[in-house]
Amino acid sequence: MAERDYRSPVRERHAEDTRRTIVEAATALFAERGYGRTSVAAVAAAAGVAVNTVYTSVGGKPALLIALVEEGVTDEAAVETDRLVAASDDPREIIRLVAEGTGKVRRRRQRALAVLLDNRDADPDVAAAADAALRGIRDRLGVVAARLVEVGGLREGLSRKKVEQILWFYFGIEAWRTARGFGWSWAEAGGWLAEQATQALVSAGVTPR
Amino acid sequence: MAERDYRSPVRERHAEDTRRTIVEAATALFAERGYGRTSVAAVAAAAGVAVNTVYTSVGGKPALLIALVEEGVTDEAAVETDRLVAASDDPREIIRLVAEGTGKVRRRRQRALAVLLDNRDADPDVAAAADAALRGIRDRLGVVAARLVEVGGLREGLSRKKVEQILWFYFGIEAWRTARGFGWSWAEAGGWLAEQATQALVSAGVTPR
Amino acid sequence: MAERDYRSPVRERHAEDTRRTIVEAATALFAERGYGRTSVAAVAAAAGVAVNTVYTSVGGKPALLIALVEEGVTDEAAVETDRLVAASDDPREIIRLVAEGTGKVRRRRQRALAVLLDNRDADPDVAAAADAALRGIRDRLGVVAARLVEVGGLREGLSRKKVEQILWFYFGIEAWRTARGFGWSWAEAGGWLAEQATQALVSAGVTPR
Amino acid sequence: MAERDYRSPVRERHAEDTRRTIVEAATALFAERGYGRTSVAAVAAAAGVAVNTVYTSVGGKPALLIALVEEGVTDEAAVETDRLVAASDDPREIIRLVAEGTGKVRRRRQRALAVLLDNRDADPDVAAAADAALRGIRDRLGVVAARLVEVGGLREGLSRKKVEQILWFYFGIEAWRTARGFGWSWAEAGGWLAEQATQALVSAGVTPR
DNA sequence: CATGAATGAGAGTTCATTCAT
DNA sequence: TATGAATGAACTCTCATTCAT
Repeated sequence: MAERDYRSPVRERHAEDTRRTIVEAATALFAERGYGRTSVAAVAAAAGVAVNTVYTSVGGKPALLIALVEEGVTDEAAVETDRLVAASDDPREIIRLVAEGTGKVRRRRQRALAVLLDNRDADPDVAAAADAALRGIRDRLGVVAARLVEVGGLREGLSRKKVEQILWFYFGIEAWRTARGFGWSWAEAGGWLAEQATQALVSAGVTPR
Repeated sequence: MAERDYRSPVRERHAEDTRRTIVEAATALFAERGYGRTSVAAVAAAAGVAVNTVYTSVGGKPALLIALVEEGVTDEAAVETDRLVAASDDPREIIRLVAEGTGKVRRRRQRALAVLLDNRDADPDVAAAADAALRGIRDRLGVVAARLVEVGGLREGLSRKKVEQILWFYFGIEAWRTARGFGWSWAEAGGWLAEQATQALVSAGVTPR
Repeated sequence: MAERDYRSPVRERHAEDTRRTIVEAATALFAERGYGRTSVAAVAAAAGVAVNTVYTSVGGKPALLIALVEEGVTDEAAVETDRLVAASDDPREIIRLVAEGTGKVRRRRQRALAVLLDNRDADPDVAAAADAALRGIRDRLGVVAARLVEVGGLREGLSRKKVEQILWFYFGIEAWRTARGFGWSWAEAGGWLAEQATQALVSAGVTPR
Repeated sequence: MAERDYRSPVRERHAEDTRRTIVEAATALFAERGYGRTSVAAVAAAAGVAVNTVYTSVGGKPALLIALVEEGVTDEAAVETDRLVAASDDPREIIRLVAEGTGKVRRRRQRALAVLLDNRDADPDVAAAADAALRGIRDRLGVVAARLVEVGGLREGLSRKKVEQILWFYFGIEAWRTARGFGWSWAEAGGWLAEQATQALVSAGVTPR
């Protein structure tokens, strides 16, 4: 498990490195065995540090889970997507951008997010962090939904709220997870999801291909 | 000591009640707090029995989780749906039947299934039970997929396997859970899912209503 | 729910023995090493039981400290003293009775009381128990003080409250502990304390010996 | 390496301040929460220094407790009292002087002493320090006792040792603590204690006021 | 069948303390 | 001198589980 050089790998590094190493080890173990069955001792061993270094440099067990989602909270891809969405007025294009953007983010953060969400009832603090993470994503999709309603060309009877729900259905955590679970590549999954979302949202006659 | 050959039906009935009470209490607690944070003592307390009665009448903690999904394994609604699907040769109709059938089953078993799946990495036995449950559902959808391919009228390039995946995407555990999470009624959710699945699977020109 | 009325007297007896053994072991260790430096493991070892039997049969560490003072809470000697005090109208006699009575009680409970008081700030629960124990003693002395004021013959200017304070000064926990600490026997200590208290409280001319 | 023979007075002054700040913080916390429940981290925080500064400038946890009683070991009031006692040959006067002298010392050191004594079994080093502190006081009272026997006028049958014990009973740590605990002022407490000690020690007929 | 008592294993966490700067 | 980082060692307590009744 702990791949250690015979030199103590950590002592020579900075505290920040230690912290990152620990959080990464925790992420891997949580994903592999689940939060409940991963002991702090196991995390420490995998990171090559003493058990209590986990406490001094990150915090308790819930802190590990929360730390793991807090890094990279400001995601460049997401910001870029927001910008492009705001600039476009073609619903199909917007949906494609969302597929691409959420895909990029998921590609890097899916594992951490999945771990966080799967263990939300392990601890109240974790639940709060998970809710915050979810709300962040939902809020972004809410903005996109508003934009879609604004640019028009949607099917009849779609309120902003329903548009947001449909976006969440196709580009939320579970949708990507399910699609990826089929063995589809990120590109395949993104393409298919965009196609489905387009059919669900966009009026048939508009901007035909 | 004389071995008594008859069984007391009263006692058995009582025992069966005890068992059911315990499993129900466990289901509720697992759903509420999660498997890991639910102690056997809590289950016993909620069921109003001694801790050990949980062991003698159901088994250990994994057994509780497994028991909770094993009751109602032969689901009449599912069997009925299978029969109707086999009898129909209209893809739209078949998809509608699937929506209806899976909806009925989920309506009664969603909570237990969710608990089982959400805690699959809490214990190897649980993982096995969860996989079995999932495979059961997937297999059923696989049969439907085969039937859909058989009756024809699908979009171009859809293999049996891909049809099965799409059915799973729209009628699997997560799809229903997400849709229901929006606050949609069972009927609303089923209707929307069927509509989306139809668009995803069925060739546009075929058997227009 | 199912409250069944059969109990196994044998088991209960055994359990009670276990509990008593544990509390006695705890008392000895707390007196010897102090509360903070006595681990639950040490108590269990001294009592010859598993560590967790301490938890199941008594409770946590604070519970040990509290249990140790709760047994023998109704003290026959104290009750008897109360009766005799109420029956006497000679202040010197009353003080002698108090010396005798508190001495008897201390003889049996001094160690437990000392442990409790010495560790009052180890835990809030302990503090509460200690306060309760102290208040019990103070209240008894308060009743005696009222009786003394009632029968008269005290020095000038002694309010009921001050009488109670003086009684506490001479017959409280610390007075006995200090006197015993000199190596005096219980009888010697009691005699001396009674003499001093008499001089402090009783008017010189009254009921000369 | 050259050993430098001079010391930087500025640095020393600063270091001494740091040390004093830490010891004062420790005294306050020990008095408030008790030794066992006060962590070195808490002391450091209260003193506004890093945890390790406690170690480098005072020492470990027991060292804190001992340091707290070592400052002010040579007490001017005590020395003065010793001088006056040696100069007087009236037992009543001597007792009054002792009351006054011990009162003065307690007024400044009661808290530190109480902390030390209350935590004597927290650590062997602490026990040693406490014993040393106690013995210092006892020894002083022993000298007074010898002087009282010397000047005469005591009750019959009082050995030097018993006189010392009685002085300790009335002017020891616990006596003052108990009296002060009644809410009495230092003057009230001292007056009452002196009166009691006089009655306990001095022959009735001698030097009537 | 159901139970109360007792247990073994292990978890998270805190603490006093040292190392290197 | 003062410090942040890191550690080893306990400790309390919870949990799932078995034994004897």
